Amino acid sequence: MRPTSQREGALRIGELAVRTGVSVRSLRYYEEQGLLSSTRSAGGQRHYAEHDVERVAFVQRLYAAGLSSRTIAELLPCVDSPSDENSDAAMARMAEERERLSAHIDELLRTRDALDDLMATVRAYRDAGQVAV
Amino acid sequence: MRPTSQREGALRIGELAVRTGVSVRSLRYYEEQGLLSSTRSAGGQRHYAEHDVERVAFVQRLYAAGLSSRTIAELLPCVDSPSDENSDAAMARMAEERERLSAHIDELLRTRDALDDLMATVRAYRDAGQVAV
DNA sequence: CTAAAACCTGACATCAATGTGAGAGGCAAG
DNA sequence: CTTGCCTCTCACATTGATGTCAGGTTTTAG
Repeated sequence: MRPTSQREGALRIGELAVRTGVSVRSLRYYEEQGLLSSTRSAGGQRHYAEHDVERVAFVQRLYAAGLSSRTIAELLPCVDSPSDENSDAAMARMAEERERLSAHIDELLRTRDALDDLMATVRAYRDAGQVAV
Repeated sequence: MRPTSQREGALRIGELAVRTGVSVRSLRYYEEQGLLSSTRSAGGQRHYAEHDVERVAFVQRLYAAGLSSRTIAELLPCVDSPSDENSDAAMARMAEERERLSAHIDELLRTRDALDDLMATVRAYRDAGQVAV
């Protein structure tokens, strides 16, 4: 079934939302933030291309990594045209974010270890019976 | 002897804030959320013990790992008294959060890889000269 | 004793992504 | 043309941790 009579591969916002698991509201927000672009129908409705599914997934990934819209917006031009002159600034930014991300990962690993220790302690108490302290 | 002064090792909220790098406002918030307790002076001012420095650090660590106040509040009793009967529920909660945390770490690792790929791509373009695509 | 510094409570502000709802218009099918 | 669904813009609400301010009290230093 092709619900569209549009050009090949053109997606309406609702379809893109379903395909990416991101709300329609958020897709519009991404556009407002310059993270996603669309063409418009004569009537003003947004049309997306197939590859935007991938782009939205990437944006979501960066969001999940704690990057802000602003930061993501700085990196994306680099994804679109890696040879662009903007890439110097974007590279610096990316290196910076990579560092931040690594540090965060390390912190999370330490936290997981702390949780493991805590769970081990609780298990030890429990398995030893509720006797002596 | 100063009969009216604080007990040995008692910290005022400002001191605890400095020692932990957490704002006074946040320390009060932690107390409101049941993550931190204090004794009060006759005049109503909060006093903390040395070990609260450690506790605040732990709470911060969990916050940084994305746990909510509510979740942290469920885990802490377990830290305080590991043999408590609450520990069954807390253990389940902890296991759950550990899983969530692991999944998140994996996601972040994949994101870091994606950033690395992106940076490599940009470098490749750059090092190859600005040849037309 | 006095004044400064720290603290108290309570309330409102902030940020960022997203939810939600109103009112209006686009678009395909019968 | 009409109907029903999808979409449009605008605008306000939400959440959670924290900032900030106001007006008053406590503690400490001099």
